[in-house]
Amino acid sequence: MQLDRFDYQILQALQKDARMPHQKLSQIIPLSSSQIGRRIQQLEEAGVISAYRAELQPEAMGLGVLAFMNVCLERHGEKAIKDFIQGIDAIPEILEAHAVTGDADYALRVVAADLPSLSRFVMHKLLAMDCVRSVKSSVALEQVKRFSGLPNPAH
Amino acid sequence: MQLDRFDYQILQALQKDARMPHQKLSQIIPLSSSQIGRRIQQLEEAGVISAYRAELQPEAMGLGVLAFMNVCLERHGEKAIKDFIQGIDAIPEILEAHAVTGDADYALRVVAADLPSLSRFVMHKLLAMDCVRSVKSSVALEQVKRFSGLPNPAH
DNA sequence: GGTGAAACACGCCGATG
DNA sequence: CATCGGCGTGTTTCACC
Repeated sequence: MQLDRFDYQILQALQKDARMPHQKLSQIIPLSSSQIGRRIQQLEEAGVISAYRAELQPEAMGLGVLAFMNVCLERHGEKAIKDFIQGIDAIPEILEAHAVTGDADYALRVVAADLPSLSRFVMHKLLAMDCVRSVKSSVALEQVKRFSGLPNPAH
Repeated sequence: MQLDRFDYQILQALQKDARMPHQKLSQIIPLSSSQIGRRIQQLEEAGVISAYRAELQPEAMGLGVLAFMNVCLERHGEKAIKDFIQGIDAIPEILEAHAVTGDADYALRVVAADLPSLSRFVMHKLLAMDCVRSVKSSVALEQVKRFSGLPNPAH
């Protein structure tokens, strides 16, 4: 699907506020509200917009600690990798996981209630998986830039 | 604000689908739709729900590369830190940034159209800041677990 | 917790280039 | 023929009772 600059404007706006009505969008973007609605529907069908989500403040949910973890596996066979992925899928504290280049095999984004919880998490959940060789953690001290949407690459 | 298990259920549902109507929520959660609406409003006012956002697929927007970067600063004075934060705020490819414990000073989440773009980004934008000493990048090869909401800590 | 009015989304249709 | 803007209907939200 080829996106034009109106599509990008719509996407930028919906990334900031998914509840913005089509009529308000049509005041910012030189398109009728019908057209806005039609575009959004196409963007949804094409998978450009994959979901609408409520963004929560972790602190308000009692999740005071955010950490990034670099994991190395013990072995790199099909089986070990499948086990690892199944393992992390089942752990809700792991928000996302990526296979990465560099020293580690996987990069994890993890939340926990506090540092003791995080420690327990590493010891009893991560290192308890026998496919995991090592874990190196970085705890977030302060978020200095907050996610507010993907950039428009046409710059 | 103290959250009960109904609040958590509402939050879990809205993290997965922010467009779910109150009436449909009331079929899952044993609360009337009026009550659901009232709870949501309180959660918004308390800042537990901080935004409703459209989630986009980076690939569909022409952003094929995701990378994690560990940045060390040259100096650690007030001025250098302020300059750095202002710098990263102005760079849209940097999705978020955290001050972290460990070897690096800051952890960055970065997107780019492709590897050449990412390389240009590091050379001409990150290392061009004179407060930056070093940058160590990990490129995401494959996302093995996708973010789908914060966990319920009451487990 | 239920009910009403207002706002909203979305499909239909004629008009236009 | 594809695309656009306006209208009407069903749905959702929100304030009041």
